[in-house]
Amino acid sequence: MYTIGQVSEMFGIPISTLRYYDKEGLFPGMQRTSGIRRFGEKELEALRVIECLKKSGMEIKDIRQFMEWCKEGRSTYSRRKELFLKQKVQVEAEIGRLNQILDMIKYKCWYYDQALMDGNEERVQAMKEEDLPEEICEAYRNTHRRKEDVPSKHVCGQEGILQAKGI
Amino acid sequence: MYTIGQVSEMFGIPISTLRYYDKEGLFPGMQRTSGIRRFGEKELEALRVIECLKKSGMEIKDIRQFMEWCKEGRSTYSRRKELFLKQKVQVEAEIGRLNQILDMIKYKCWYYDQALMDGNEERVQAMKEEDLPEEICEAYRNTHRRKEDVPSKHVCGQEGILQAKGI
DNA sequence: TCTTGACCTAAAGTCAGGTTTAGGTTCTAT
DNA sequence: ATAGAACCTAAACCTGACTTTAGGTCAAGA
Repeated sequence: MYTIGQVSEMFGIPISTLRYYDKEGLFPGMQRTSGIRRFGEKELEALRVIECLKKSGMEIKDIRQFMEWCKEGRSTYSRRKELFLKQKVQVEAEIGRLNQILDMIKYKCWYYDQALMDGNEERVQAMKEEDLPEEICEAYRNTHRRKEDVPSKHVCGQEGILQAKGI
Repeated sequence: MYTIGQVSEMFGIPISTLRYYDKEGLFPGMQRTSGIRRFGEKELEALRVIECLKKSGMEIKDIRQFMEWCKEGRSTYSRRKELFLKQKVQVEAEIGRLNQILDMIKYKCWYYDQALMDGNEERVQAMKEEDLPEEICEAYRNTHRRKEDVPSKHVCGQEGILQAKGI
């Protein structure tokens, strides 16, 4: 059994946050001795799960729901599993989005490399999409096409598609 | 040139948010005709960058700084590139963290699969770390070890390391 | 001309997720 | 037994990122 201060140390979470979680019902049934919270293995695992679900994008009130299911016992196993499956999809989608973000960042890094080499943005701005290096072109396409756009027609005949000056 | 309503449609961003971004200085030098905002290619690209930097974890005030650098011209190319390089590191780290989250989720899915099969958590709770299936064991280790823990000693002699009941 | 829809501003409101404050209690070592 | 560290609560406060509200302007079609 640990005190709130020990748990705060172990997890690197402020004491105030642990008390806040408790107040929000994230440790249902936590024991106390003369008013002082006692964190056992159950609460430590709950905390790991809280951190996991929080980072997976879940809100506190939904985490509380989960903790309540845990208290209810066997009858909620499948609901709990469904919840984790749902979060799995969410996190995988988020990773996908972050990889797109990475594409934009790679394009921008390349863009400023070019601008630094040239001393200005003129050449790189005037480049057509098909003249971009393979990898950069792919990253560019991934981040500069609206959903409704058709693969190439819309940009084909243009003189320079990187028209936005100075960004 | 587009109106705020058209841009809102194109990007799926509420009008109020676009006005808020403008008020926060995220479109420095945007044109207006008799008070009405005119979004050009520059602003559209700015908006793509805003979405990118926001999702990469950057705050509005830092995005404004970037936009100001853009206005300053050539002298800030290297600062702008450094910024994207920094965000690249951040996003890669975030993807790493999400993959750990995914490990925890995989472990929990497996855990509830077992509980559902057995009708209770007893067997799965009593399992030692080394008895977990390869893949699950790896996921478990990734999410249940504090930084200061030594690889195995601390858990070796224990009777059941999955002691937390009902989570 | 008049109405209607799309635009404008400033200021207040909202929300999640904490953090801080003020005042009090409990544990531990001397 | 007493000081100081670590704990407790309730309630107010904070932050970032919007959103809503209230009141007004502008442009195009009937």
